[in-house]
Amino acid sequence: MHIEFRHLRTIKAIHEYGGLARAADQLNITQSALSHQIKGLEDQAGVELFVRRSKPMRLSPAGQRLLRLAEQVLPQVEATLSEFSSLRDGRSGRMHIAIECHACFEWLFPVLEGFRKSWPDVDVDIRPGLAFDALPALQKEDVDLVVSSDPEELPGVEFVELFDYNAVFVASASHPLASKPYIDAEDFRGQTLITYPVERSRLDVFSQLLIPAKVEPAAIRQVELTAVILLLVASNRGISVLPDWVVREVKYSSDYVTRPLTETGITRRLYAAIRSEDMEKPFVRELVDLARVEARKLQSQ
Amino acid sequence: MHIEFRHLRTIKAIHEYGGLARAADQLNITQSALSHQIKGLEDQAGVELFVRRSKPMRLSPAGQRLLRLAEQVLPQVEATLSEFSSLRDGRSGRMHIAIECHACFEWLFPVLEGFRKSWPDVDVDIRPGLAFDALPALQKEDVDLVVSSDPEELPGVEFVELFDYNAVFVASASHPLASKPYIDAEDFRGQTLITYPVERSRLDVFSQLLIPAKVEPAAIRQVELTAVILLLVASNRGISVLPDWVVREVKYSSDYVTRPLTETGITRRLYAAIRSEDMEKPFVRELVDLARVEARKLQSQ
DNA sequence: TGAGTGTTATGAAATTGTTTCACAATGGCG
DNA sequence: CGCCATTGTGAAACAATTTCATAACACTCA
Repeated sequence: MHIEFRHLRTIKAIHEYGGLARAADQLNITQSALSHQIKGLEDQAGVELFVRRSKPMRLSPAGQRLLRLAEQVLPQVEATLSEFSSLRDGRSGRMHIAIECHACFEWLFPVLEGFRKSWPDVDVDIRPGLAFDALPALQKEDVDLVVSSDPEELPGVEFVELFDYNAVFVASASHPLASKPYIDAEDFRGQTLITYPVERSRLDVFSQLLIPAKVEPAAIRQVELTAVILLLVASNRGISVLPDWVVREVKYSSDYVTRPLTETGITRRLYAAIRSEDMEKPFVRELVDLARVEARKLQSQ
Repeated sequence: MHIEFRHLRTIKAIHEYGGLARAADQLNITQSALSHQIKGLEDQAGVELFVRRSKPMRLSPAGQRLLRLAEQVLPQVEATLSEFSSLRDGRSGRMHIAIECHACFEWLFPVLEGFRKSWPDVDVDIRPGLAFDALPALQKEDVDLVVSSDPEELPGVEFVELFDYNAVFVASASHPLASKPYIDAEDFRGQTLITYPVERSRLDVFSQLLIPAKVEPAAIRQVELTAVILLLVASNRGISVLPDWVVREVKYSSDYVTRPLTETGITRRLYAAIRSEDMEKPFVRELVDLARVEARKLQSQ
């Protein structure tokens, strides 16, 4: 036999209610059961837990030590169990997010700030570095939400529409292309294109414009941070294509020009990929709602 | 079913050894048993503890919470168990001491100081206030040792001889009785006697001298602290009778005189009353030995 | 894609552990 | 001493855990 929580509860009750008989009542068990239980425990621990010289039996020093253990440990168990119950009823949970699109930090951060206020018990995190294998990670429950603009048919995964955005051309105000009303694929020839450091197929400029038109820019420079991209563009070290919610920030600055790509513009749609089972969780729905609101805010600035 | 330590050990092993099968080996149990165990636990907790999408199954968020509990709680249990084993093999234990004789603090404190060094895991305490019912308290295991000078025949209790001492008369050097070579009962007539605040039968002066001689002092003043008794005696507010180990301290001071009681002196013996079952415990024997050594030291000063 | 391997799940039977029942033993108290 | 309240004990009943045998599943590699 091993020491078990049952024993701790018993010790505690015997101490609390002063005696086996009363403790037995409290625990909805017979006095005999407790007697056997304690005997077993004393055999296994090899120490006397109770002083039996006096009649309502009392804790021995060893018994008091065990009581101390009980009083340390039982509340910890209670705490865990109550976290489970808040997990069950959807008040707490995990919301680890993978973002495929590099610029999504811009709107995601404010969304998460708001989210944390409404759902303080949900463990929120952004997991960068998963950009590549995000959807498998979603299926394996390594993450709980993937922000993506390429929906796929996957079993157990649903793509919820978040919002539409435009891929927008950005250049320095003094750039030759600044005079054109809109930008075509051919305009990229001979230019230095600044992009996020991800593979071409994940970049809107390439997948939507340059690859179909078979145009190759003169050079590509990969930069991690949006702010740095804009800096380089302003100082005429290259041109770039960014989502409109990023571009709004610089639209009214006289340093930059922004132009639509092609005469009609290139519009894309962003999705939240979520495991079907998570779809009904209230905090998941709220995160999606918050994202939409935030996007609208950014785009109407 | 309830959550039990077994489950915590299981969770921990599965996490540690990466998978049910390996954990089962470690715990000397079949993989099937663990599978059943976890199922039961998940049913009862109402949450999924593991992610089964991938093959060696991994902890879900709830499972990680449970693992955290396991890692908090299991070491606490270990600690308790190891205290039990040191209790079993006699390295630790409890040594709560009741002293009937009020002046015994004087030699007991240094004894306990030494004792703590040799037996750091023994819980030592002096319980004053039990002076009256000390022996019943010993039988009920409320205390573990009683210092007493009145041995009785009690079942399960043994009286171990500690050392002999003399009850010694103390007065101010300027006191009229200071001129006598020894003090008799009759000398107390008309005097103010300063004693500890306990009943007469527990005071050597009364039980050994004044009661048999049917002598009543003019007044009795009860004082708690030995140092205060000596102070009062020095300033001629009364006379007192104290054990020799206390008196040695003032013997060579010109403020006091000390004299034997009666021509032959009154010698008494101090005992340690101990429950028979505790007699063989090594730290009990050592405490008795230390007490004897300390007494010898005090008396040969 | 399918065979092979390693892993987890499941149901029934066996085993082990716990509780109950009935009553014995013991201590406390008048 | 005798009564009442309390704890202890052994056998039987009951409940749980574990095992066994085998199915189902997921990953790997050809």
